[in-house]
Amino acid sequence: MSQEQILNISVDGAAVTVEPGTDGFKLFTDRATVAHRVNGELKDLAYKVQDGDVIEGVLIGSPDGLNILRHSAAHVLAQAVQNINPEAKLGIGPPITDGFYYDFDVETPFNPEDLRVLEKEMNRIVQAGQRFMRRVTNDVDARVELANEPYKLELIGLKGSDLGEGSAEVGAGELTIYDNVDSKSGETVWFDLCRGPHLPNTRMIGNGYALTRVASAYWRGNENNKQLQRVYGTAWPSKDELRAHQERLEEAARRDHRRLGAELDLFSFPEEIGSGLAVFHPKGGTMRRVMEDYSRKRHEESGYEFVYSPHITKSNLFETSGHLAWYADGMFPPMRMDEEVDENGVVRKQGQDYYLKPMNCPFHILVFKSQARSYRDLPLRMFEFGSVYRYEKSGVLHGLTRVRGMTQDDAHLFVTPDNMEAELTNVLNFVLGLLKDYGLNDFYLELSTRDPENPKFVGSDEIWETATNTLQKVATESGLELVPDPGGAAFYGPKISVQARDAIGRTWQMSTIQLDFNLPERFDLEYTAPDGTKQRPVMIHRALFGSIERFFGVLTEHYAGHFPPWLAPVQVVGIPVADAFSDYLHGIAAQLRKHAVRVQIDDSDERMQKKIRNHTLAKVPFQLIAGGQDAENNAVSFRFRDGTQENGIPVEEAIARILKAIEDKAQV
RNA sequence: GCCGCUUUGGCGCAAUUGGUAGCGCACCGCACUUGUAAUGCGGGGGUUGAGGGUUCGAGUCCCUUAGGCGGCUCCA
Repeated sequence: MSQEQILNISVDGAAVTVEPGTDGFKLFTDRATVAHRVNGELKDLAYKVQDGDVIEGVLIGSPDGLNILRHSAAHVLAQAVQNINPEAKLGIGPPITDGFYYDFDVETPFNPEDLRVLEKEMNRIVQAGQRFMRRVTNDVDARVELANEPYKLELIGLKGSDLGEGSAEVGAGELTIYDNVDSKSGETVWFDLCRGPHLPNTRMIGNGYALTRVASAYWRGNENNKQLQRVYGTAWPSKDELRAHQERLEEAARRDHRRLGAELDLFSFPEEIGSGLAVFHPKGGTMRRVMEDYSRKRHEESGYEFVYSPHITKSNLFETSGHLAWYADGMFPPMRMDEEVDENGVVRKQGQDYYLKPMNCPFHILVFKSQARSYRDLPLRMFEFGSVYRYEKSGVLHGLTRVRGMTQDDAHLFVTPDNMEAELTNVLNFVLGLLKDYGLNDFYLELSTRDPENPKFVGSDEIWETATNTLQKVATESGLELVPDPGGAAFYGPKISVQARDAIGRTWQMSTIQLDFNLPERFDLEYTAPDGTKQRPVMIHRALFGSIERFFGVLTEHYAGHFPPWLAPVQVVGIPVADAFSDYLHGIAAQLRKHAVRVQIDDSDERMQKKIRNHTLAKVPFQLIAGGQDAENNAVSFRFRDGTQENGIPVEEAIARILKAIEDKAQV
C-alpha cells in the first residue's frame, strides 16, 4: 500500500489510519452509532472520510442522535402521508423536544383517527428498511424535481437567508435531497429536500415512536400565512423509552392544576362569568388567603408599604402612561360614562371613558406624585395585591396560568440611581427567599438586555449601561445559573426573570424584576437631590408570584395537590373508629383550633375505612384516628397521605408535631 | 384571533346504520356503629351547552353561537 493511499484521521480522539473510501459504517460497527460529527459538522455514516478528518461518533441516545432519529421519523411520516394522500404538499418537518412534527397542506385537515392509519403506514415503511441516501443537487435541478412542492420551492428561494424553522431543510452549504431507497429493488420511493443527516435506514427508527396529535400551524410561523396541518409525533431509541416518556406525560396530566382544582374543590371557571375568570371555592380560598397573608407579612418585614388602588380609571391615566397607545388590544374595551345626548342625537355633555386596569403601575405613580419627594424618601417601596384585567385572546387562555382577571403581588420601587444596585440586590434576595418558603428551590435567572441596534429603546445609553451592569452583577452574585436574553428587554428597561423548576423538572417563569426608565419620564416624576436639584427617579417593577392565580396553579402542579400542611386547606381531619370516640377527637380538635389549626372531625355515618379513603383522596396531610385504645391512653393514631401510619402517639406530642410541621412549612 | 377536536344529571362515562336517554361515584333516606383506601338496601336528579334547520322521528346529520381541549400566533 503506497503512502498516498492511506488517510490519517482521528476517531473519537484516537489517531487512526484508514484506506481511501472508508465511511462511517466501517469506523463504527455498533448499531447505536447512527451518524458522526466530522470536523464539527454532523454527517451521515455514508460520508467517505478525507485525510485529516476529526471524527466523533454520534450515539442514538445523545442529543444529536435523538434529533437525527426524530428528524428521520418525520421523513417517514411525510412519506406515509403522501403515500395515503399524494395531493398533500410538504411543509417543514424538524425534530423538536421529545419528538418531531411535519406540516402539510392538505384539502381536509387530519382527524385524530387518521393518526392510527398513518402510524400503520409508517410502520410499514420502517419495516421495509429503506435507505436514506444523500444527494447533492442545485437550485435549478431541485426546482424541477420539486415543482409540485410549492413550499419547498419557497425554501430553496430562501436558502442562506434567515430561515428560522426552515433550517432543517436547507442550510448555508450545499443544497441536498434525501432519497428513500427501497432495500430490495434499489428504487427511489420517496425523496425530500433536506440538509440531513439521517439514520442509515428507516428500520433503525425501531418501534419507539408514536404519533401524538394533530394541529394546525401557520406556514413559517406567520399568522398572515396559510395554516398548514401539523402532525406531531414522539420518537425514542426504544419502546421502553417511549413508554417512559408516555408515563411522564401521564404524571404531568395527573398533576394538571385544572384537574386537581376540580377534584380538590379549589376553584372553577363558571361559564356564566366568562372565559379566563376564576372563582375560588372555600378550600382554594383558604389556601389563597394563607399565601397572601404570608406574603404580606414578609413584605411588611422587608420595608414595603401597602397601598390600594381602584380597578377602573378614566382613560387619561392610560393615555399618559402610554398603555392605550401600545397595549389597547390587551385591554377590555372602555365604559363610556356621563355622556348626555339631546333629542336630536347631538352630544350635549362630553362623555368620559373608563377602563379596567391592566396594570397597577400608573396608580402607584400617582401615589408617588401626591407630594413633593426628597431623596430622603427613597427608596420608596409600594406594594399592592392589585387586581388587573387583560383581554387575552381566547385561544391563549389556560386554567389559572393564563387568565383574563388576576391579582398581581405587585410592587413598585422608586429609587435614585445610587440606590439602584442595593435595591436590586435586596429585591432579588427577597424574591428567592420567598419563593423558597413556598417550596420552590431550584432556580435559574434570565437577564433580558437591549439590542443596541434597535432604536425603540428609551433612556440614555448611560443609564442602560449602568442598569444592565447592575443587574448582571446582582444576578452573578446570586450564584445562580444566568441565561442571557440579548435583545429581550422591553423598550423601557432591562429585566431579570426568575425561572423555577418544579418537582417534575418543568420550568416556569415566576418573578420578574423590571427596570423602567420610561414611566418616570412620561409622568414627569422627580425628587429633590441633596444639592437641591430636581432629579428623576428610576422605577423598579417587580412581582414574585406574577399573579396569585398563576402561582396557585404552579404550586398545585408542583405539589401534585399534596400541599404542605401550612398551605393545605384542611390540615387535620379526625376520624373516630366508632361514634363513641367522636367526642374524644372533638376535644383534641378544640385544642388544635386554639392554635389556629384548620381541623375537622368526620363524624358522618360512613364506615371508618371509607372516611380514610375519602380524606386520603382529598390529600389531607394529617389524619388523626382514635378508638378505644387511644382514648384509654390519651393518645391518637396518625395516618398520612402515603398510607403510612403511627399508632399510639400521646395527644400532647401529636399536637406539637402538627404545630411544628405547620410552623416549619415542612412537607409531610 | 386562526385551525382541528369536543360539550350527555355535581363529576367520570354509555347509548347498534338517526327511532323518543343508561351506568358508576356523589347526593337524599333507612338500616348497620364498625380499628386503617369504597357496608347494604331504597330514592331523587338530565330532554343530551344554547338557538335554528333537515326528517314521520335527532344525543346521533347540517348551520349559527357559547364553553372546554390541543396546537399556531400572542404574552407589551
